[in-house]
Amino acid sequence: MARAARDPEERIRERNMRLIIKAGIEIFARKGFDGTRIAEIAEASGLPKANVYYYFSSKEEIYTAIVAHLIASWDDALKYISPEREPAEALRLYIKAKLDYTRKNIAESRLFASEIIQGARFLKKKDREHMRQVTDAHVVVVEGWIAAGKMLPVDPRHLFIMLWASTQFYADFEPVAADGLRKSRLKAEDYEKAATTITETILKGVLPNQGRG
Amino acid sequence: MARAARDPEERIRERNMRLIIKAGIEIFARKGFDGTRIAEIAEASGLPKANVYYYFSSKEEIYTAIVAHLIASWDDALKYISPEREPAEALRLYIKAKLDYTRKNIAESRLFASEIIQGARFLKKKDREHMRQVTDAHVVVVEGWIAAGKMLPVDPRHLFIMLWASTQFYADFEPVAADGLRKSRLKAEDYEKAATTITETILKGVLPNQGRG
DNA sequence: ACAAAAGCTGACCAAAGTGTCAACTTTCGA
DNA sequence: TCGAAAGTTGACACTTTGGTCAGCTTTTGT
Repeated sequence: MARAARDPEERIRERNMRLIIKAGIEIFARKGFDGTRIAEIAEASGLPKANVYYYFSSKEEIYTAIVAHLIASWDDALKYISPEREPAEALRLYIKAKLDYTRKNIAESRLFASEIIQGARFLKKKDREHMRQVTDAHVVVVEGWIAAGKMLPVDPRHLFIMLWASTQFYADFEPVAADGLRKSRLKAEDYEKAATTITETILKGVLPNQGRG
Repeated sequence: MARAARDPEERIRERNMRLIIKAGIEIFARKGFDGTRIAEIAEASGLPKANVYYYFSSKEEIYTAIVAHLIASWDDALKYISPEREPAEALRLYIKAKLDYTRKNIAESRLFASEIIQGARFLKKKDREHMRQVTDAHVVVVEGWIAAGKMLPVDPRHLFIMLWASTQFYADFEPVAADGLRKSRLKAEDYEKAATTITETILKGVLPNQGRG
């Protein structure tokens, strides 16, 4: 029984690979590369183990596919640091976007964190260079703002680390963040309060005219 | 040949347990609980595997011993937030102490990060409650400063998350931090520059009279 | 000096892990 | 409709892993 099947998203291959990747993200995020067993991914994706091996020839292949896909998906979220904008606006949007992305992609965030903590063994040179270049571009913009007197002379690279670290923390270390906020779990409102606290503190910290309270 | 052996630090048991713990910290930090193999710990500590089992009856026992020891070792490093101090001084010292501790105990930091990302499965209720109480005490101090007009009305809990996240990042995610700073590895001077950037930015962000540049 | 306590370890096991394969079923283009 | 291509899978082979154990050596108190 031939069926309509030209939409690439619904071809069997696409669907199953998506199932495997999705399950893989969750489990790699929690267990790390070495701690993850293929049988667990198979179970979580509802496929027999041998079927997983039909699509991916090894554990490493699943993992690197996920990591590569992850890096690519970040560029969208983080294009708010551009010279045309005013620093206040740009930073506000950046922090908001980063926290939003992080909250909606917790497993991906943790998988990346896990990969880094484990020594970035599978993060390809290409990916690292890409990340470095994106950072460099942002640094140039901030340096421009500083030269134009729109920002205090803060080290842009350390500033970006502060932003990255502060936003990432809520997802990667949720149990600690929740304990610190005396909540059992973090909700959207906690992320919003985080956004305003980070934004206000950083803006007062880097803008020449420290604004309202 | 009986030998003098009353110094507890040098009894065989103490020495070997220390070797095992030390090796365990490094390897658990890199591989996580599930990813770590006892044989690897044995090799790294220079002991046969069976000898490791002579001192610890299971992998979990090694791991929980390390985690518990870790939590305890933090209290020293972080006692700078006290009401007698001025906020500027207290925060400056806190950031410095945290970065120092983190730099000198990278593996421990990563082990803790790894444990949290993996769901805090072995972090005992007691330990979490202890951490919460330390945070609460700090929060009270900050609230006091705010009430006294010595600090702007910032949410203390989110502020502490910013501080914790920013300082922790340099050790836990060193490869990313180094890439961001365009260094191949982080050195003491990078940690110092981090301390000044974080301190200056945060202080301008939370003090009523924003001080010098 | 000597026996008891402490420490040591090669060899071993059962369970769990990764990856393979041959035979089967389903899908699909013409 | 039908043969080739794609997809499926139970069973299997091989390796690694956590953990045990019996018998050995070293340390230690007296």
